[in-house]
Amino acid sequence: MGRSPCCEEGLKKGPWTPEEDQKLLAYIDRNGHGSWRALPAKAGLQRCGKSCRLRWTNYLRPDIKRGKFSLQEEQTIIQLHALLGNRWSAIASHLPKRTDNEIKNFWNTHLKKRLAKMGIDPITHKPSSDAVSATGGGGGGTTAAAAATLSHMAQWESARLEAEARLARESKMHRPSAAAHFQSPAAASFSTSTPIHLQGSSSCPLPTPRLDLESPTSTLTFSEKTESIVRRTAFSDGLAWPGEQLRIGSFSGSAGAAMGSLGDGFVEMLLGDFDRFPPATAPISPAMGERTATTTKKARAIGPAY
DNA sequence: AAAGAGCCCAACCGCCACGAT
DNA sequence: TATCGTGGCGGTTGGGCTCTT
Repeated sequence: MGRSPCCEEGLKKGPWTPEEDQKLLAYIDRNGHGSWRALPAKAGLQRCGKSCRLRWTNYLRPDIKRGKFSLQEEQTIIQLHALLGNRWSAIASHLPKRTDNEIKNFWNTHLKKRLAKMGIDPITHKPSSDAVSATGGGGGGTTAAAAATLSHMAQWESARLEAEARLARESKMHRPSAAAHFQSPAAASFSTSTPIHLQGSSSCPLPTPRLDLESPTSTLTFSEKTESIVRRTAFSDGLAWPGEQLRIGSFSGSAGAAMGSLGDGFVEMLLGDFDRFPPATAPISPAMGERTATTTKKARAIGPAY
């Protein structure tokens, strides 16, 4: 019943030699990587395909930035970890040129310890001593509010990832590149301090999101009618919570407004017209453009992180 | 200088999702 | 519908390096 081993017996394991790296690089440079399973033999490597893929994605790929993480990167990782938990690939998709493995290592060896030292639980991102004192006096209220905000953001982000996956699926039928444009303004807010203003079109495709609309890049704000439709759709689709204030319009890129931006951005995405996020009106970090459909694959399977 | 402890990170492992058949 | 092959993900390991005693 057991699984067949992914690698044949007798294949080399352990650290890669410069010669092996060279072979792999040269092969991919010439032929690209079609089937990883078949690649080792063609490239003349005594490795399994999985090992080759790992070596390429985590080390040899030309678009990898190595070296120390910047302060901004550190902050981004912490913020995204608070949102997403240990979803390293999702976190990596927001950090240009960093691999999930690198981020995971950095978190485990540096950030986790640093947060713990600061008295912050690296799992919940709440102060360790504040676990049961949310209603206590002093600064407890502020902390509890921050924790609630974080939890709320996590729910939004999880829902967003789910919708992203769904839309990515649909986009395959209509416009294959659409998923690449599907970006969260909230996530963008982590990497930019520029205010972001969403703009809506009055010709919203409802109730089902459609990706094949050729609507003009309108600068109209949401009309009341549009807003009511959006609210209805969001709630009926289970993507907003009963009683939740659903703000529609604009938001700033500050961290404090991130929750609102998630809501706004998400609802905007429900409408499914990605072309209404031109760079000029919704600045998006370079990393955001690198989100892949596969990133969303796992996200769909994972429920809310909190 | 030597030994042990701790740290770092590349690589491995097992599982899962998805597409093809 | 079931099965298989493949790629991707997160958790974990272990060898080498650095620091401390």
